[in-house]
Amino acid sequence: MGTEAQTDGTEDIAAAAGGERRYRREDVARAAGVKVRNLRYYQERGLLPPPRREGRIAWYSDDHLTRLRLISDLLGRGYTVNGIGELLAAWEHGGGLSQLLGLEREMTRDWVQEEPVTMTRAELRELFGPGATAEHTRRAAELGYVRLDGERVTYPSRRLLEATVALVRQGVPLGEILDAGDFVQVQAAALADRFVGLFRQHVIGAEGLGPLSASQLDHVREAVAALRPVAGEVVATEFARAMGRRVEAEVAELLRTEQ
DNA sequence: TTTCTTACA
DNA sequence: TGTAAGCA
Repeated sequence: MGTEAQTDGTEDIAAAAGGERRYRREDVARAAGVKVRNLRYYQERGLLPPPRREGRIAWYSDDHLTRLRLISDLLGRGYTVNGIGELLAAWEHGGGLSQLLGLEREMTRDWVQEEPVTMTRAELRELFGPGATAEHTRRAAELGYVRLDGERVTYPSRRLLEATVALVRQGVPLGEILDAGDFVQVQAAALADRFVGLFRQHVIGAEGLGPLSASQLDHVREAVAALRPVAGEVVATEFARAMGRRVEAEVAELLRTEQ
């Protein structure tokens, strides 16, 4: 009972002095809505950096708290502990602000610094064969996959061009490839919305959207930069997994019907 | 005694 | 993920 009258463990004095808030093991866990036991588990799995030690007590910071919240949120969304570990590693990798900005430039750059390929419409027809029509070209331009300039056609991305040609040679109709591209663009926009929503909720959320101080603004800017590689990693990972599952199912189906 | 870890179920 | 027992 006497223990009840003691401190709640957070160091408000330190916080008021501009220092970082410190939490005891039990306090971070409660604040983040996870069990103390799992706190340790996340640490073991490398999801959570170790706390600062002071004798036998472990001190956790606000960074630990935010990360814990992220972990438990992601877990709630069905991500595995391993998956989250990879995401966090990716996040960490984008760590320093300069590196983040580097990554940001990388991701913002159209088609990731690829050499454009220019050809005439005639060459284009030859490349894609009889399946390619002017309508296809028009749609591709609409989707931003090519730029049209009179008789000349420019692909900003050689890789994308080669991938498309390969698909066409495999027998996939050009029109459907363009449909897929369209679909991907729409889905990508939805994904981006989703991530920005997450971000707004968890990074900006608590403080609301009042006027931000310079340091808060820095925090937000940094978090936005950090979001990019993480979001990219999530999407890439999930896409790879989904493709793996689909292909596996497809192969299984083929094997089954051939028996 | 409390706080945390180890180890096992 | 719970928990009993050991440790500092």
